[in-house]
Amino acid sequence: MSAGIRHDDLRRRNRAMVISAVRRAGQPSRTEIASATGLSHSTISAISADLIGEGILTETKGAGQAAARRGRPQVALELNPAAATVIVAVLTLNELSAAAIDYSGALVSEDRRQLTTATITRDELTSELTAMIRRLMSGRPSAQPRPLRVVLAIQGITDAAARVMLWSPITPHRDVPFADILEREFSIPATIQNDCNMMAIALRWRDPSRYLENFLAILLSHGIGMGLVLKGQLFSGTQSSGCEFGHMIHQPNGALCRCGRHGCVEAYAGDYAIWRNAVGMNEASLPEDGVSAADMQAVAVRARAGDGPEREAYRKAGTAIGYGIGSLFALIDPAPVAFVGAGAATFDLLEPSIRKAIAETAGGQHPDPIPFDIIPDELPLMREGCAMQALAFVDLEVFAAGPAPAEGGGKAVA
Amino acid sequence: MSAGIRHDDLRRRNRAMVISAVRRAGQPSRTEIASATGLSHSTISAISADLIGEGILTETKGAGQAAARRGRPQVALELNPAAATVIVAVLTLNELSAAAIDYSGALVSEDRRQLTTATITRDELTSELTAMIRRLMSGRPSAQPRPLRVVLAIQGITDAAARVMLWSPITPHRDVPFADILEREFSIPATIQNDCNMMAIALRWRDPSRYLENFLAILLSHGIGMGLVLKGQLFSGTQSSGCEFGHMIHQPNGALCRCGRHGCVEAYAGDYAIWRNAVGMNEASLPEDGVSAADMQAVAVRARAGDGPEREAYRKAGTAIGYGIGSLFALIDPAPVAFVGAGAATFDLLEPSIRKAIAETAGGQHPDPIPFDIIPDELPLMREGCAMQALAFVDLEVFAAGPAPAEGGGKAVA
DNA sequence: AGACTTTTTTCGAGCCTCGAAAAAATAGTG
DNA sequence: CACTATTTTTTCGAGGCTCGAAAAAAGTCT
Repeated sequence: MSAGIRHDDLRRRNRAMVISAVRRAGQPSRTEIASATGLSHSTISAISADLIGEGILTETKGAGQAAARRGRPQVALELNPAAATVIVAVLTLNELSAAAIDYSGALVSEDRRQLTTATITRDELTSELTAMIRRLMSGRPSAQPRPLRVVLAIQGITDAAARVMLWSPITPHRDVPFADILEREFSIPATIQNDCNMMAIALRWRDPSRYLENFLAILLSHGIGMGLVLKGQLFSGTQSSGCEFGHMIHQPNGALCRCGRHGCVEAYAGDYAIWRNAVGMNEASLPEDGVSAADMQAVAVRARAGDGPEREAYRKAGTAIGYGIGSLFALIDPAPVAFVGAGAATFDLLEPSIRKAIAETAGGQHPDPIPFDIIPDELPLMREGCAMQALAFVDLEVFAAGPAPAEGGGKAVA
Repeated sequence: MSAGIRHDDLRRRNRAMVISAVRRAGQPSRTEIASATGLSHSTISAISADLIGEGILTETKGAGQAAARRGRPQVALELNPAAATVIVAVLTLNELSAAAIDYSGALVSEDRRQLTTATITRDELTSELTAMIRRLMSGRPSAQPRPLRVVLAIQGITDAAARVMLWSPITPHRDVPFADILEREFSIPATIQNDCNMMAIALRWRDPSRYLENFLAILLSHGIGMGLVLKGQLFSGTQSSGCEFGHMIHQPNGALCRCGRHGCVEAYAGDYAIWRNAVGMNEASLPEDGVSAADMQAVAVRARAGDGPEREAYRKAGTAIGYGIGSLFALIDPAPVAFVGAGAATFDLLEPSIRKAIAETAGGQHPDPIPFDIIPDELPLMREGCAMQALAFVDLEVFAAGPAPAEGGGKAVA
């Protein structure tokens, strides 16, 4: 299947191991890196000397913790924030935001802006995006190096190569080659990612103790999205960004979904579906103008007040989500779930029926209850995920390869 | 995540590459191996000389095809059949079968036997299995080397480590540690695998042009099973053998399934479910004694004869399968499907409703129709899959590591 | 028979990792 | 305060591996 290992790959891979060990551990000593990677001390010493010489790592001068142990004290290494910059952007319903992130993952600057995503033209959309990124890049302090990667997260489906937005619920435009557009504009490698996938990546960085090998991030909002990590790997479709959890079939020939089909999970659990059931609207038709956040809050208030169609609407939503999760768990085995987004704020109304439905499925046959987390604010999570995705690219594809052999300029090899 | 690459891993990995290139290509020349692996000619020359010296590869003397091209003729290499033997066994409803396979994948000898799996005791089951394997091993020609691996396929769920049968529909016994039992008995590494997973592996070897990167193998029989290959990798659950496709929820609170839950795909598409609907039995109860093959054939005959409850039963089964596949395709994108097993013989009755249901799901939104294949005879497929699984272990874990450095005995290093 | 072509092997160079030993840096100790 | 014990980091030579170039091998073509 894959290719053999050339001799020159060896150093590249081991450099990547060291960089990623430092990114994960924060401020490890060489000894810690050696035991984390399984490589010998001499190898770590050689590689880290190279990386320091290239300006990718630095020795921490702060001497953060006085270990006060006997013997020569460990010298902590850390990522050099000035080694690179990456640009991240997130496009969600009616809002575009972008940020510059340094190599250590810290925010350098950011910008956000309202737009009417449903009606904006294709050209306006791309020019708003490129203009915002251009402002970030031109406004950066001179000390900050030129960005090495752009990652854009969108609500919707991308192709498997992460270059084209195939479809999105927030705009009528299809097949927009954002990666090509950004690369042409800024001459930096760019990818476009599904928003829920970026949430999943961010969760793993935020709390590896819970979100490590296998977990789900479910976005409850206008639509229902999912990011899935299996065996430590972000799971994506074979031809697209995949994981259209919201469009698994909950009820054959059931309620009309925004996607035009019937009985999808989203047709019961999306904002519009909950509202539709709460006001007693026919399940065969869609609310004309979408549903505002205020409308949804009003529905939630009435649902919490007591029994009635509003509470029943949330119950139906939870049942759809729960059966969907249960069917998924029949395939992949149970895993922790993070519920993210505005809809997660009403999780108290959903949880009983979600748990009840899961218990009725194959995935509910395991002894321990599935751990749930609630994260109502999705934007920071998406941005963090994009940043980690972009930085991982720089780590693996740019810095692991070693310094360019040719003429000087940027970082010299000391 | 993973460990760094030690220097000694390098040769091991590249040996593995060469072995697997030969296994895939059959009789490649060194030049072909070089281009398939991306390694240099000199490296291939050195590695293949080692492998020939160890008796793992041989130069093909037969000179099969007189290429009649100009220049020095290529020398074909092939796997040495006498390099190793593996044992495979398949346990299905009321039948146990086993075979010895040589290193090239050819059958050496086989055995099969009827048992009443529903009522056999745990001890009888394991002693039948070990006795059959013992007969295969003792009866082998003296030229044939001692087996290096045992792989057992069962209908049911195994743990993720492939060591324990957690649950099976064909026997009441649970948590049977078959791998430990076999390893203790024969002192050979053993694993236990889900039957449908082995079918999927076999399909990739049989027809890589269709079944390469992403595909499904669905077993239609008493129950409904699935093997899934994604991105060239066999997909398994995180804690178990996973992929309990038959127990995805088709109809919330629907028909009673053999598993005790309601509305599973299997509760509409398993043999017993089709029979139950065909004879107008209540969906809330189960046929007491299972359903015989003769009964099922009678149902199929009546269904083919014309409209009526029998045809409707198959229609319902197809709808359940189709929606299940469609929901799965919402997650992973469409892929070719092979329908295997006795139930596939009635595929003509199922296909229209399967296609109709898929078309109503997110997975049906792709332009090209999903390719289907029909393979009614599942046993040879399972056996082939086990053999490839066992041989892959020998390739990667035994032969790629190189000759044991210590005292002689088996293969000398020429 | 000799030229030509293609495959395979040989050989030295260049890297890389490893283990052992040395060097460095600091806490205990009398 | 000097000295020892301890731990981390670097240095250095050895051993392996792959690679490219050149040579050798084994045929076909003219």
